[in-house]
Amino acid sequence: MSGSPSGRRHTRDDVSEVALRLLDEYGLPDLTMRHIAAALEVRASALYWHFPNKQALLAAVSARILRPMEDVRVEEMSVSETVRRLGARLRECLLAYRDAAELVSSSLALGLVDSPVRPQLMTVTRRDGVPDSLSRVAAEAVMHFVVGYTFHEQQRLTADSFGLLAADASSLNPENATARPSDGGDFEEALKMIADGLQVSVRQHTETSTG
Amino acid sequence: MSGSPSGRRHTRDDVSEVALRLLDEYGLPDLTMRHIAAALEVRASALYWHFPNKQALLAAVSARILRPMEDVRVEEMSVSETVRRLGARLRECLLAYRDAAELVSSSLALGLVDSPVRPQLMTVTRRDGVPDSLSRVAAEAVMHFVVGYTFHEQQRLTADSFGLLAADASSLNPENATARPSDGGDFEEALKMIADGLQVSVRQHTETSTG
DNA sequence: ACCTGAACACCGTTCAAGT
DNA sequence: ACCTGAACACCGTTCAAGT
Repeated sequence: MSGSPSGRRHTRDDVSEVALRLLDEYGLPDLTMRHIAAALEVRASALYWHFPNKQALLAAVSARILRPMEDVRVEEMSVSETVRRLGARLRECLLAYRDAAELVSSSLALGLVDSPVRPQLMTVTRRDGVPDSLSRVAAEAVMHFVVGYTFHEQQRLTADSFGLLAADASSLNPENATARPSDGGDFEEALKMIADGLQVSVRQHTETSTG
Repeated sequence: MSGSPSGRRHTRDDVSEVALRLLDEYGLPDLTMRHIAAALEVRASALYWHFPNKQALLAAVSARILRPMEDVRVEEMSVSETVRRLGARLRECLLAYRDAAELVSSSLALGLVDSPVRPQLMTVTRRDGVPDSLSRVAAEAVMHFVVGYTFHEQQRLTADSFGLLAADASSLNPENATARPSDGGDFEEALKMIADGLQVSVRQHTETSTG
């Protein structure tokens, strides 16, 4: 089936690409070194030539998931719009692959991947004269909120797909139909709150420096 | 040493209490069913009489970690103060035990523990006539930000305690001393942003309803 | 009601040795 | 440079059986 004879060698990029495919297909609990190796037609121990340990491999997968963040063109945006667009794009990146939010959450916490929000937000805030300290804080708030929110959301999605609450939850309490739309409206409302909060901080900062 | 003869039986509460002690002492990776059982002088299989699986046991430990949230008395606070106090208290709860933020993060995402922010925030927002939809969104923003931020923070703390970057990081780049104070000032600034954002949303809401 | 014993089907990681 | 083979020291979970 595959184009190359069985004796092929692999690169770090091959490994993380195949790992991402497996993540999406079988989920994080089944993303084991042995399974990744098997998909590459190799033994698990071979992976340790490319990566020092599993966490490093998973960090490479996380970086792959976050790659589309770089395509967001923020040059013409206001600060508030940038916050909302980067947050929305981050959520899209995480929803694009099964269990991606959980994986990225841990890579970020371990400090093995860079902030997917900070650099682009900073170009805009610097352009507008917003102090770096404020934009760094806002970038953290956006990142942690989006990753946590989407982690929870993604968990509910796969729980629903296993039919774990389809029947009784909606019959016992009809409110649930409206109580858990989770169509992204709440998400965008929260992003707007953080963006508005940043604006307030900026105003307060310029007031104290001027007056 | 212990007061009772060796034939003692256990309850769910005993189990989660001992598990929390082990978490704090040895960390999440070593919090295995076998280690918990050993600390209770019992076999791992015995734990499955008390809990259906490990995630359920960990959820009980998470609930224990979050218990001090109930002691926050919000009755006399403004909405903004409530957001900041609940956020700060949540961070304290998570920093009180090793790896607690990581553990609680996953229990929350799996939906196995209730929001540690929502109920108390809602009593205050309802008192002030803030619509439930806004306060629910704010509660989510606060919760996800605090858990994510503290997860990252706690990971750095234990990394530092293992001396993983003490030497070269500060010598190569002296800015790092100021770049990572992480003394909580950034944290409180971010909480204030979310609180301010909520205030803005409330004002916008009442304007549209009135005018 | 609460636990043991033993097994099942796995893990991540190391390392000498191969090509 | 890249991988195999084999081992080490573990996992979570199930279930018949004990008391």
